Amino acid sequence: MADDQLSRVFAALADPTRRDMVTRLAVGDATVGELADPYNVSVQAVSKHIKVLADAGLVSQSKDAQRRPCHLEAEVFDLMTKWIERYRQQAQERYDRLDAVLAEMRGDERPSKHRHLEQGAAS
Amino acid sequence: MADDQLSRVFAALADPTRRDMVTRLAVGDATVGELADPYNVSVQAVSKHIKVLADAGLVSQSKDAQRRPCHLEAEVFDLMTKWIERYRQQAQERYDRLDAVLAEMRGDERPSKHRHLEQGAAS
DNA sequence: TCGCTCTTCAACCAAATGGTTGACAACGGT
DNA sequence: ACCGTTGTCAACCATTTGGTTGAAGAGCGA
Repeated sequence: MADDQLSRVFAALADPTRRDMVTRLAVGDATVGELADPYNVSVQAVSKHIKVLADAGLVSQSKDAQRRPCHLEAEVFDLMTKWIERYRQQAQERYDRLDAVLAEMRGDERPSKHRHLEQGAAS
Repeated sequence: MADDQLSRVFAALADPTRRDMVTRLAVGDATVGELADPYNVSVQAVSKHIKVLADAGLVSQSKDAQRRPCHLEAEVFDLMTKWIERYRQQAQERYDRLDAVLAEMRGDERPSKHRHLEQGAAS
Protein backbone atom coordinates (compact mmCIF):
# COMPACT_ATOMS: atom_id res chain seq x y z
CA MET A 1 0.00 0.00 0.00
CA ALA A 2 1.12 3.58 -0.56
CA ASP A 3 2.15 5.45 2.55
CA ASP A 4 0.42 8.79 2.08
CA GLN A 5 -2.48 9.64 4.33
CA LEU A 6 -5.21 9.61 1.73
CA SER A 7 -4.17 6.14 0.58
CA ARG A 8 -4.15 4.85 4.13
CA VAL A 9 -7.61 6.28 4.79
CA PHE A 10 -9.16 4.78 1.67
CA ALA A 11 -7.44 1.44 2.29
CA ALA A 12 -8.66 1.41 5.88
CA LEU A 13 -12.26 1.92 4.80
CA ALA A 14 -12.04 -0.65 2.02
CA ASP A 15 -12.68 -3.35 4.63
CA PRO A 16 -16.34 -3.80 5.64
CA THR A 17 -15.37 -4.93 9.14
CA ARG A 18 -13.45 -1.71 9.65
CA ARG A 19 -16.31 0.35 8.24
CA ASP A 20 -18.54 -1.46 10.70
CA MET A 21 -16.26 -0.42 13.52
CA VAL A 22 -16.38 3.17 12.37
CA THR A 23 -20.17 2.90 12.45
CA ARG A 24 -19.99 1.57 15.97
CA LEU A 25 -17.56 4.28 17.07
CA ALA A 26 -19.75 7.00 15.65
CA VAL A 27 -22.26 6.15 18.36
CA GLY A 28 -19.64 6.51 21.05
CA ASP A 29 -16.21 5.41 22.22
CA ALA A 30 -15.58 1.71 22.71
CA THR A 31 -12.80 -0.52 23.98
CA VAL A 32 -11.06 -3.08 21.83
CA GLY A 33 -12.98 -5.87 23.50
CA GLU A 34 -16.30 -4.15 22.98
CA LEU A 35 -15.46 -3.65 19.33
CA ALA A 36 -14.44 -7.30 18.97
CA ASP A 37 -17.62 -8.61 20.56
CA PRO A 38 -20.00 -8.60 17.56
CA TYR A 39 -17.49 -10.28 15.26
CA ASN A 40 -16.51 -13.87 14.95
CA VAL A 41 -12.80 -13.17 14.96
CA SER A 42 -10.07 -13.09 17.57
CA VAL A 43 -9.39 -10.00 19.64
CA GLN A 44 -5.95 -9.84 18.05
CA ALA A 45 -7.48 -9.47 14.62
CA VAL A 46 -9.62 -6.60 15.87
CA SER A 47 -6.57 -5.03 17.44
CA LYS A 48 -4.90 -5.09 14.03
CA HIS A 49 -7.94 -3.49 12.40
CA ILE A 50 -7.85 -0.71 14.95
CA LYS A 51 -4.17 -0.19 14.26
CA VAL A 52 -4.97 0.26 10.58
CA LEU A 53 -7.70 2.77 11.40
CA ALA A 54 -5.38 4.58 13.82
CA ASP A 55 -2.52 4.73 11.29
CA ALA A 56 -4.95 6.29 8.87
CA GLY A 57 -5.85 8.87 11.49
CA LEU A 58 -9.47 7.78 11.57
CA VAL A 59 -9.48 6.77 15.23
CA SER A 60 -7.30 7.41 18.24
CA GLN A 61 -6.92 5.44 21.43
CA SER A 62 -6.69 6.63 25.00
CA LYS A 63 -5.77 4.85 28.22
CA ASP A 64 -8.16 3.68 30.90
CA ALA A 65 -6.36 1.14 33.08
CA GLN A 66 -5.85 -1.95 30.90
CA ARG A 67 -8.44 -0.71 28.46
CA ARG A 68 -7.73 1.29 25.31
CA PRO A 69 -10.94 3.11 24.40
CA CYS A 70 -11.08 4.11 20.75
CA HIS A 71 -12.77 7.21 19.44
CA LEU A 72 -13.44 8.54 16.01
CA GLU A 73 -11.45 11.43 14.58
CA ALA A 74 -13.66 13.60 12.44
CA GLU A 75 -11.05 15.70 10.66
CA VAL A 76 -9.81 12.96 8.35
CA PHE A 77 -13.28 12.50 6.91
CA ASP A 78 -13.04 16.04 5.63
CA LEU A 79 -9.82 15.18 3.81
CA MET A 80 -11.62 12.43 1.93
CA THR A 81 -14.75 14.41 1.30
CA LYS A 82 -12.76 17.25 -0.20
CA TRP A 83 -10.84 14.95 -2.50
CA ILE A 84 -14.00 13.21 -3.63
CA GLU A 85 -16.06 16.35 -4.09
CA ARG A 86 -13.55 17.88 -6.45
CA TYR A 87 -13.80 15.15 -9.03
CA ARG A 88 -17.44 14.35 -8.49
CA GLN A 89 -18.34 17.92 -9.36
CA GLN A 90 -16.13 18.06 -12.41
CA ALA A 91 -17.46 14.77 -13.70
CA GLN A 92 -21.02 15.88 -13.07
CA GLU A 93 -20.46 19.13 -14.93
CA ARG A 94 -19.06 17.28 -17.91
CA TYR A 95 -22.09 15.05 -17.87
CA ASP A 96 -24.46 17.96 -17.73
CA ARG A 97 -22.68 19.62 -20.63
CA LEU A 98 -22.86 16.39 -22.59
CA ASP A 99 -26.56 16.07 -21.90
CA ALA A 100 -27.06 19.63 -23.04
CA VAL A 101 -25.17 18.99 -26.26
CA LEU A 102 -27.16 15.83 -26.90
CA ALA A 103 -30.38 17.63 -26.23
CA GLU A 104 -29.43 20.37 -28.67
CA MET A 105 -28.50 17.77 -31.30
CA ARG A 106 -31.91 16.19 -30.92
CA GLY A 107 -33.68 19.51 -30.79
CA ASP A 108 -34.85 18.65 -27.29
CA GLU A 109 -35.58 21.13 -24.56
CA ARG A 110 -35.45 19.27 -21.25
CA PRO A 111 -32.66 16.68 -21.09
CA SER A 112 -33.58 14.29 -18.31
CA LYS A 113 -31.07 11.68 -17.23
CA HIS A 114 -27.65 11.00 -18.60
CA ARG A 115 -27.43 8.13 -21.02
CA HIS A 116 -24.43 6.28 -22.40
CA LEU A 117 -23.77 6.83 -26.06
CA GLU A 118 -21.49 4.00 -26.86
CA GLN A 119 -23.43 0.85 -26.13
CA GLY A 120 -27.09 0.28 -25.91
CA ALA A 121 -28.15 3.87 -26.42
CA ALA A 122 -30.06 2.79 -29.49
CA SER A 123 -31.37 -0.77 -29.64
CA MET B 1 -11.04 -7.85 -0.79
CA ALA B 2 -14.74 -7.72 0.07
CA ASP B 3 -17.06 -7.82 -2.88
CA ASP B 4 -19.58 -5.12 -2.03
CA GLN B 5 -19.56 -1.92 -4.02
CA LEU B 6 -18.44 0.43 -1.27
CA SER B 7 -15.46 -1.80 -0.49
CA ARG B 8 -14.50 -1.93 -4.15
CA VAL B 9 -14.70 1.83 -4.47
CA PHE B 10 -12.59 2.53 -1.40
CA ALA B 11 -10.06 -0.13 -2.39
CA ALA B 12 -9.84 1.31 -5.89
CA LEU B 13 -9.06 4.77 -4.57
CA ALA B 14 -6.54 3.49 -2.02
CA ASP B 15 -3.96 3.44 -4.80
CA PRO B 16 -2.37 6.81 -5.64
CA THR B 17 -1.84 5.81 -9.28
CA ARG B 18 -5.54 5.11 -9.63
CA ARG B 19 -6.44 8.37 -7.87
CA ASP B 20 -4.13 10.07 -10.35
CA MET B 21 -6.04 8.49 -13.20
CA VAL B 22 -9.30 9.71 -11.75
CA THR B 23 -7.80 13.18 -11.61
CA ARG B 24 -6.81 12.87 -15.23
CA LEU B 25 -10.23 11.58 -16.24
CA ALA B 26 -11.98 14.42 -14.46
CA VAL B 27 -10.48 16.72 -17.09
CA GLY B 28 -11.88 14.60 -19.89
CA ASP B 29 -12.04 11.11 -21.35
CA ALA B 30 -8.80 9.35 -22.18
CA THR B 31 -7.70 6.11 -23.82
CA VAL B 32 -5.73 3.45 -21.98
CA GLY B 33 -2.55 4.49 -23.75
CA GLU B 34 -3.06 8.14 -22.88
CA LEU B 35 -3.59 7.19 -19.27
CA ALA B 36 -0.49 5.00 -19.28
CA ASP B 37 1.72 7.69 -20.79
CA PRO B 38 2.68 9.68 -17.66
CA TYR B 39 3.56 6.56 -15.68
CA ASN B 40 6.62 4.40 -15.74
CA VAL B 41 4.68 1.15 -15.91
CA SER B 42 3.54 -1.18 -18.65
CA VAL B 43 0.29 -0.64 -20.50
CA GLN B 44 -0.89 -3.96 -19.08
CA ALA B 45 -0.54 -2.66 -15.55
CA VAL B 46 -2.59 0.40 -16.44
CA SER B 47 -5.18 -1.82 -18.05
CA LYS B 48 -5.46 -3.68 -14.76
CA HIS B 49 -5.85 -0.44 -12.83
CA ILE B 50 -8.64 0.60 -15.14
CA LYS B 51 -10.32 -2.75 -14.64
CA VAL B 52 -10.27 -2.14 -10.89
CA LEU B 53 -11.78 1.33 -11.33
CA ALA B 54 -14.38 -0.06 -13.72
CA ASP B 55 -15.33 -2.91 -11.38
CA ALA B 56 -15.85 -0.31 -8.69
CA GLY B 57 -18.13 1.59 -11.04
CA LEU B 58 -15.89 4.64 -10.98
CA VAL B 59 -15.15 4.61 -14.70
CA SER B 60 -16.64 3.04 -17.78
CA GLN B 61 -15.09 2.28 -21.14
CA SER B 62 -16.48 2.76 -24.60
CA LYS B 63 -15.30 1.58 -28.01
CA ASP B 64 -13.55 3.67 -30.64
CA ALA B 65 -11.86 1.32 -33.11
CA GLN B 66 -8.95 -0.29 -31.23
CA ARG B 67 -9.17 2.33 -28.55
CA ARG B 68 -11.15 2.04 -25.30
CA PRO B 69 -11.74 5.57 -24.05
CA CYS B 70 -12.42 5.73 -20.32
CA HIS B 71 -14.70 8.20 -18.65
CA LEU B 72 -15.55 9.01 -15.10
CA GLU B 73 -18.85 7.95 -13.55
CA ALA B 74 -20.04 10.58 -11.11
CA GLU B 75 -22.78 8.66 -9.32
CA VAL B 76 -20.47 6.40 -7.33
CA PHE B 77 -18.82 9.38 -5.72
CA ASP B 78 -22.16 10.20 -4.18
CA LEU B 79 -22.30 6.74 -2.62
CA MET B 80 -19.01 7.38 -0.85
CA THR B 81 -19.80 10.91 0.13
CA LYS B 82 -23.05 9.84 1.73
CA TRP B 83 -21.37 7.09 3.71
CA ILE B 84 -18.62 9.39 4.88
CA GLU B 85 -20.84 12.34 5.74
CA ARG B 86 -22.98 10.28 8.06
CA TYR B 87 -20.17 9.40 10.44
CA ARG B 88 -18.22 12.61 10.05
CA GLN B 89 -21.22 14.56 11.27
CA GLN B 90 -21.92 12.26 14.19
CA ALA B 91 -18.28 12.32 15.26
CA GLN B 92 -18.16 16.09 14.96
CA GLU B 93 -21.28 16.47 17.05
CA ARG B 94 -19.83 14.28 19.78
CA TYR B 95 -16.71 16.39 19.75
CA ASP B 96 -18.66 19.58 20.02
CA ARG B 97 -20.66 18.19 22.94
CA LEU B 98 -17.46 17.10 24.63
CA ASP B 99 -15.93 20.52 24.19
CA ALA B 100 -19.05 22.06 25.65
CA VAL B 101 -18.91 19.77 28.67
CA LEU B 102 -15.24 20.51 29.20
CA ALA B 103 -15.87 24.21 28.95
CA GLU B 104 -18.64 23.95 31.50
CA MET B 105 -16.39 21.98 33.85
CA ARG B 106 -13.75 24.67 33.61
CA GLY B 107 -16.31 27.43 33.89
CA ASP B 108 -15.18 28.63 30.48
CA GLU B 109 -17.37 30.45 28.02
CA ARG B 110 -15.73 30.03 24.62
CA PRO B 111 -14.22 26.57 24.12
CA SER B 112 -11.81 26.91 21.22
CA LYS B 113 -10.34 23.75 19.75
CA HIS B 114 -10.87 20.18 20.80
CA ARG B 115 -8.08 18.78 22.97
CA HIS B 116 -7.31 15.19 23.91
CA LEU B 117 -7.82 14.44 27.57
CA GLU B 118 -5.91 11.25 27.95
CA GLN B 119 -2.34 12.09 27.18
CA GLY B 120 -0.52 15.35 27.35
CA ALA B 121 -3.54 17.45 28.21
CA ALA B 122 -1.74 18.78 31.23
CA SER B 123 2.06 19.26 31.11
C1' DT C 1 2.28 -10.54 45.71
C1' DC C 2 -0.57 -13.30 42.90
C1' DG C 3 -4.00 -13.84 39.69
C1' DC C 4 -7.30 -12.12 36.37
C1' DT C 5 -8.51 -9.03 32.59
C1' DC C 6 -7.42 -6.35 28.52
C1' DT C 7 -4.45 -5.57 24.89
C1' DT C 8 -0.52 -5.94 21.91
C1' DC C 9 3.58 -8.33 19.82
C1' DA C 10 5.57 -12.16 17.02
C1' DA C 11 5.45 -15.87 13.95
C1' DC C 12 3.08 -18.13 10.71
C1' DC C 13 -0.29 -19.08 6.70
C1' DA C 14 -3.51 -18.49 2.64
C1' DA C 15 -5.17 -15.25 -0.39
C1' DA C 16 -5.08 -10.90 -2.80
C1' DT C 17 -2.41 -7.03 -5.00
C1' DG C 18 0.56 -4.69 -8.25
C1' DG C 19 3.95 -5.41 -11.13
C1' DT C 20 6.37 -7.99 -14.96
C1' DT C 21 6.73 -10.49 -19.80
C1' DG C 22 4.73 -12.99 -23.69
C1' DA C 23 0.90 -14.10 -26.66
C1' DC C 24 -2.98 -12.74 -29.09
C1' DA C 25 -7.29 -10.43 -30.63
C1' DA C 26 -9.22 -6.45 -33.01
C1' DC C 27 -9.03 -2.69 -36.01
C1' DG C 28 -7.23 1.00 -39.56
C1' DG C 29 -4.09 2.50 -42.92
C1' DT C 30 -1.48 1.62 -46.82
C1' DA D 1 -3.77 -8.60 -47.57
C1' DC D 2 -0.50 -7.21 -44.52
C1' DC D 3 1.57 -4.47 -40.84
C1' DG D 4 1.47 -1.40 -36.95
C1' DT D 5 -1.29 0.24 -33.21
C1' DT D 6 -4.15 -0.54 -29.13
C1' DG D 7 -5.61 -3.14 -25.55
C1' DT D 8 -6.61 -7.49 -22.93
C1' DC D 9 -5.61 -12.21 -21.26
C1' DA D 10 -2.52 -15.56 -18.92
C1' DA D 11 1.18 -16.93 -16.19
C1' DC D 12 4.38 -15.75 -13.03
C1' DC D 13 6.66 -13.25 -8.98
C1' DA D 14 7.35 -10.41 -4.64
C1' DT D 15 4.86 -8.06 -1.23
C1' DT D 16 0.89 -7.02 1.55
C1' DT D 17 -3.25 -8.30 3.94
C1' DG D 18 -6.33 -10.47 7.18
C1' DG D 19 -6.64 -14.18 9.78
C1' DT D 20 -4.78 -17.63 13.23
C1' DT D 21 -2.24 -19.21 17.75
C1' DG D 22 0.99 -18.46 21.51
C1' DA D 23 3.46 -15.46 24.60
C1' DA D 24 3.98 -11.45 27.10
C1' DG D 25 3.19 -6.62 29.04
C1' DA D 26 0.27 -3.62 31.93
C1' DG D 27 -2.88 -2.66 35.45
C1' DC D 28 -6.36 -3.39 38.89
C1' DG D 29 -8.27 -6.21 43.04
C1' DA D 30 -7.90 -9.45 46.71
